[in-house]
Amino acid sequence: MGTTQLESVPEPKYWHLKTVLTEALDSEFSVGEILPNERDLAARFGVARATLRQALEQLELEGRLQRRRGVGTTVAPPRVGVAVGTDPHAWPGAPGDAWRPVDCTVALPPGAVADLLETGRDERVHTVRRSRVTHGRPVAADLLYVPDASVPDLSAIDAASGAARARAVLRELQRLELEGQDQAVELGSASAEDAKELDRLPGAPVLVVTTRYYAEDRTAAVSVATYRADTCRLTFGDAGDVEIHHDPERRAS
Amino acid sequence: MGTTQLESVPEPKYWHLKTVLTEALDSEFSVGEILPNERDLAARFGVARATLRQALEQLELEGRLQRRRGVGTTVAPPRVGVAVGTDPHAWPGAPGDAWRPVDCTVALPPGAVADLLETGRDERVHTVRRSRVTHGRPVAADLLYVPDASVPDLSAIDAASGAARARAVLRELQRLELEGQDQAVELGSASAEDAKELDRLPGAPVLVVTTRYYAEDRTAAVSVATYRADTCRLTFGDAGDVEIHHDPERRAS
DNA sequence: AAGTGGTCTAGACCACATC
DNA sequence: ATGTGGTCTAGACCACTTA
Repeated sequence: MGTTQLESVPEPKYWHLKTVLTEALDSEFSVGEILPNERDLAARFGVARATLRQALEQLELEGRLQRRRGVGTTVAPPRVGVAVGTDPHAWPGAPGDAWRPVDCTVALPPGAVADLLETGRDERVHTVRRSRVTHGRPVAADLLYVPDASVPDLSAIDAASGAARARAVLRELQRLELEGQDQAVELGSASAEDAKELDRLPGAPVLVVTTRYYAEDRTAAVSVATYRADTCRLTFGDAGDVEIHHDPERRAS
Repeated sequence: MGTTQLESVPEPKYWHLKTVLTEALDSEFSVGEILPNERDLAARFGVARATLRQALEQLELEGRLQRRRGVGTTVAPPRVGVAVGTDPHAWPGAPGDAWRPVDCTVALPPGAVADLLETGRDERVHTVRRSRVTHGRPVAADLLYVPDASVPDLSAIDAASGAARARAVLRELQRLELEGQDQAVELGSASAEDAKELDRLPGAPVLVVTTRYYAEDRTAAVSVATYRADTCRLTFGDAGDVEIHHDPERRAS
């Protein structure tokens, strides 16, 4: 027979498709270039559109593609390095931090946050919404939870509203002496609210960074920041802006 | 008319399904319990199986469910906190680290790694495979890339093979004075090789932690560790084992 | 209005684990 | 042999952007 190799472990079509597309992206496309639409691509590869989409979804997850409804699929730029754990001795809102306060409300935090703060599950806390922009693009949305016990002077806060109120909470928080912080990173999916802020669809993959701020021997504040997983590489330490390239010239010897 | 509210922004079915299932998981199911199979669930909710699966996929991504082919879908335990950035002054393989050396080969590293090491793209390096296990479950697979320039005594390495050779490379590496390290976290998908190690299917979402080790004023080694994104919460700082709970008792007042 | 990606359906078959 | 989740198909319609 003419078959040279029996496919003992048949690779799924979408997996093979992904490999082929990855190689094509490395060699034949440049950043920002638009791909043919899904129907054409599927036809070209001789697969159903759903199968093609399975491959595209993975490539988008890996940050190689960007898809926008009504527009098309483009080759994504390399992920941007976003510094996350730079200074363990600075409060949020300290001079030079990357966040822009948006507004502030008093609301019931998620149960998991209430547990970290050791407030009761029915205790409302100051909730500061912040937004982070890099290279002109929104990369993260953040909610900072601050219990009453962590803001010495309430009157300065209640006098303001909107972004001014958010800044007031941060200012009051900075009066405490920060004793330390720790962080955790996990995978999540964007809530409808975060999605809007990040210019993505709800459910889009995000990296959730939870930071606990310690002061006065307790957890004085908790921040939950959601970063776009498709476009961000979170950096810890001092290598913030090192670029990681996809092999533009893979020529194995 | 009897309609109380015009659905001005019709929520996708799978999104609503996910919400319903999340609430059910919080209130009616306990960890390890098996759900009805996908065909039954789809019928019960009156949707196509593909739509039901879209909801299940998201819940698995969020670490709420675990699905195994041939077995079924079970309620996942809370993610385990895995310490990642504990000691910035310790080499890999130092006493007490969480990794088990598996084997070691000499191979051409990925182009991105070669760039970090500042070796040529056609230069082969020692490649140590390691594996990390927590609570009896594999949580991460790792490749440590070490150029010849970072191992003073090659003869001690070439004499061994397998895990012994891996340990020899780590031992030689520890003779250098570590000047610092930095890390980056990003989302990826498991290669076929990693998938096997992690007991997942290829393409499964993983958190990729890239660590650069500095010594002698250069990058002396690079580690690329892939953690199961569904089961792991990466912790930085000293809050390793704090548990995060899903609200088991959400009773809003 | 036309073209894009996003959602959804109702099937089919396959790979795998278990009995 | 049976039952599970994983892959795949060939359609349909919807939401959104752009012209």
